[in-house]
Amino acid sequence: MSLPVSSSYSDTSLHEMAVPEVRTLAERVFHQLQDAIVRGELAPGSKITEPGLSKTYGISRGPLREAMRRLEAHRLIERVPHVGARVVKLSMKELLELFDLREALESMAARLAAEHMSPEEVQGLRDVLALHEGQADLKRGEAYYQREGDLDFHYCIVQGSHNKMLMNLLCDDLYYLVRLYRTQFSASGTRPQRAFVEHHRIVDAIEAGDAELAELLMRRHVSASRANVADRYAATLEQSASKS
Amino acid sequence: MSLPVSSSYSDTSLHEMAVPEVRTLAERVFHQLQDAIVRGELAPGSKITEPGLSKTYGISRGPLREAMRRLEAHRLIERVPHVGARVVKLSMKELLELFDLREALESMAARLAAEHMSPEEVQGLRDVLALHEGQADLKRGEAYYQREGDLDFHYCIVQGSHNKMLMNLLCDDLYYLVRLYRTQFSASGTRPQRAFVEHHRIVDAIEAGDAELAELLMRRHVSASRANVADRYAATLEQSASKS
DNA sequence: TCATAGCGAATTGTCGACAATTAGGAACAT
DNA sequence: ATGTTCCTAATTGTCGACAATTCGCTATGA
Repeated sequence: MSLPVSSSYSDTSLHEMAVPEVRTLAERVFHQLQDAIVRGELAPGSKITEPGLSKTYGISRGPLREAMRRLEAHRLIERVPHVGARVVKLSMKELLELFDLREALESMAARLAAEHMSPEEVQGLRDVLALHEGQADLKRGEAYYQREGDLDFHYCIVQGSHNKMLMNLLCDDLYYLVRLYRTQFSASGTRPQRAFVEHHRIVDAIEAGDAELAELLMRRHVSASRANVADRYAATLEQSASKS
Repeated sequence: MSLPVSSSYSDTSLHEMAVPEVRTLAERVFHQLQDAIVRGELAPGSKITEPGLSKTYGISRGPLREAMRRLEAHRLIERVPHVGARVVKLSMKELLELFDLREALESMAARLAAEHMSPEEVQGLRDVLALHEGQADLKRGEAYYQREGDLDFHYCIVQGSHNKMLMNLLCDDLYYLVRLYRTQFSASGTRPQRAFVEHHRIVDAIEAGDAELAELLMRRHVSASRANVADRYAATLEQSASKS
């Protein structure tokens, strides 16, 4: 049962923007594996072997190992010398730590965005917001789209910070980890609606060039998102406890 | 002229703590290259070729390429497919961006450290401070040691945050980049003395469990360090301008 | 029955060789 | 003299084979 080797980059979301031109096998497999992990096709914690992947992707182990090294550096897989590799599996503690990082970095991004974004970029941001609200109206309750849309929004703001280092850190490293767990503990209840409101407030602050306010609102926004995840996790624990 | 292959990890600073057990060639070469780059033996911007390194380190290109992939992921080298790799060379803009990242992340680390550090850890922090003050007394003016000591201090605080994600980010990724440029624009004038005072104030806040103050002081501390670098750079520009 | 030692299959680590691509220079035409 | 084209050498990308290590199973013994 070999996975299709042909490039299948037709993600349902639009934030697979500018698929980096893939000029080498190792690079292509890297992106394929990254996608497979983020989509959950390779379950967190599952072991992956080199001969196995080598066969499924139809390449030799050389480029594959390089792709895996890159995945390891991006913390999507974990390796133990002479033993093997498995897809990373974040504990709830680590997932919440990840949100803390986002809070620090994205609030900074919002501040910088308020200082540096051009009117055209702000307009683009509003377009993204409108687009995802439309989607949310159509598919109310489908948290999946909401989360992808949420990430699109955050993605745009980070880009708007015009800080290359920050963009690398958040977009290339952390966001893939976030996407890994977006389905498991995604927003629910009244959270999506609130998130939309918060998004608009943030854009307002950015458009007004109010860096301090943008920073504060983004910090709250991420913090609230974190709290939502924590709550849902606590609810899960409670449920499993009452069952036993 | 081949570099010594035997493990030469006798850094003058003590923050090469717990040299990770190297069980594979690729891993060893990765650390060797990382050290060579950070120490400046491989100059920023210089091109590095696979056959060249393969010869100097006495290994085949397989493990070498994996080591280079890891260096690329850690942003210590930059690669262009089918062309080659060169040691990263940060522009001043990027270096200042790096300081902005540190400001956001390390102020967060200080806050968490104030909340989570044990009395023993705080004592260890004070020991590090005392040690480097003694060194600074002996070698007054030698900014090199001061900077390494400064990083030791920051390293300890990040560890004290007990946030694994944050530790990975700062210690495994960003600090190597910081060390790359520690000599070029290191602190000077009255800055080292001020830095010492700031360090003590930060530890005081951490010991008192005053998270808010620790965060604020660390933010100022990194910000002042950034300003110092910017000033020195501006001075450099001015000097070269007056010459011509 | 349980613990242990050892064996074997599978996986990872390393290597050298070959193919593909690029950079630079030489030759030629204008 | 200048620009273009082609060719060669060097470097990077890929592959298959071999060596080293690990893990699970089996047989043996108490």
